[in-house]
Amino acid sequence: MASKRSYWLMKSEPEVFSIQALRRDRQTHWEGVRNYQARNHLRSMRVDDLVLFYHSNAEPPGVAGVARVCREAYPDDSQFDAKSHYYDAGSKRDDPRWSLVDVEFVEELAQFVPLDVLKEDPALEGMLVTKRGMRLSVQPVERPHFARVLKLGKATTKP
DNA sequence: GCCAACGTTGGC
DNA sequence: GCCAACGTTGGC
Repeated sequence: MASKRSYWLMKSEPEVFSIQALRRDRQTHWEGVRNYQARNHLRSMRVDDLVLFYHSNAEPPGVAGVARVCREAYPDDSQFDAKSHYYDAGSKRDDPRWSLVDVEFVEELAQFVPLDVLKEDPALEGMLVTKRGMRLSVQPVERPHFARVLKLGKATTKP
């Protein structure tokens, strides 16, 4: 049976956590997602799904690398930590509102792919991240789009 | 630093 | 349940 791998894009501000930081740490808890749509995407992720690691609020913004889901969704502890920036007083221990996944480093793209390039590429027409006003921090990516971005980035990863 | 887009909150 | 006010995201 063929694997049913899915593809995603996750945004991170490189000043906060970059692809280089992920390489250094090898893997990370992707905490702090506080948007229901993004959370639902996190909960749909399966081990071995591939992720485009996108640098937002960067100069320029764009896809910097590839990561892989290595642990499926579980409760994000920071929602219960009153001292955390991500604290949510409305979330119950026995029914956690927010989830996270763990992702591991796969590669940094040989060629960073800026948002401008994504927008201008006809092969990427319809890709969510290229749409104006698209703020969702966790997005599904279609396999052909994913493969195209890997190619633009001269990646060694296979989709 | 600006501001468009869009999600959330809360008064009614 | 509507919607104005407000806060955040994130490109520019």
